[in-house]
Amino acid sequence: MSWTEERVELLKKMWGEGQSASQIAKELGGVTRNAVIGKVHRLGLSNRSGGGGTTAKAAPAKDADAKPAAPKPAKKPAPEPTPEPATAAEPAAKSEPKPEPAPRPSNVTPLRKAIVPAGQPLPPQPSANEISPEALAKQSEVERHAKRLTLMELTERTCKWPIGDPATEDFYFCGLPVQQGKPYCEAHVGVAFQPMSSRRDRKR
DNA sequence: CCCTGATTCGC
DNA sequence: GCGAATCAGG
Repeated sequence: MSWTEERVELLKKMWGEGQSASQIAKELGGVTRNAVIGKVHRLGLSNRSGGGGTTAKAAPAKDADAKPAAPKPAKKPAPEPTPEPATAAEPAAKSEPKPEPAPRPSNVTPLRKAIVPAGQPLPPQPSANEISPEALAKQSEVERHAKRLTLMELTERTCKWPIGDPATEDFYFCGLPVQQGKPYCEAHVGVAFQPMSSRRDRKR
């Protein structure tokens, strides 16, 4: 793969949005995150203003050879004053052709404290409804030693199964290692992906 | 362990 | 210019 204008543009866009190099690499395809980072540097668009990013220590200092300092004027118009969209989550999918069809169980909205009017209509806890007794058992058992991750701590290999009441402090995500490809751990995959047949009217 | 970006350097 | 290997940190 080569850096066509289109790809470079997508790279710029995503990098600007604060996407990580690995995410960008995955989106682009055909390149590794190293390639992305390398390109980013070559393009001169390194430091993103704020950042969620981690690590940004520029201090090689390992090789004793002193480089006569780079005479880099580096004119950075210093764009984006504060482009951060307050909204916590959201990969900012504007016109994404592929908006991640990850079949969520239901609620995935841990915004603030109470998004639910403290009334009754609590979002149906996916774990609740009638499901295979075995799966349920396994689920509750697993949930006891869940890693209890927050929204921000989720990655592609942490189970994204919501546990608890989103309107409460007692809300978190499973966080256990996901099953290859799936968004949930084994136990939760079991209750998340069920044949419509067995799911169809089961009690109720 | 997972992840992040930064740098180096042979190609 | 490119990016794997490596480094450094969370």
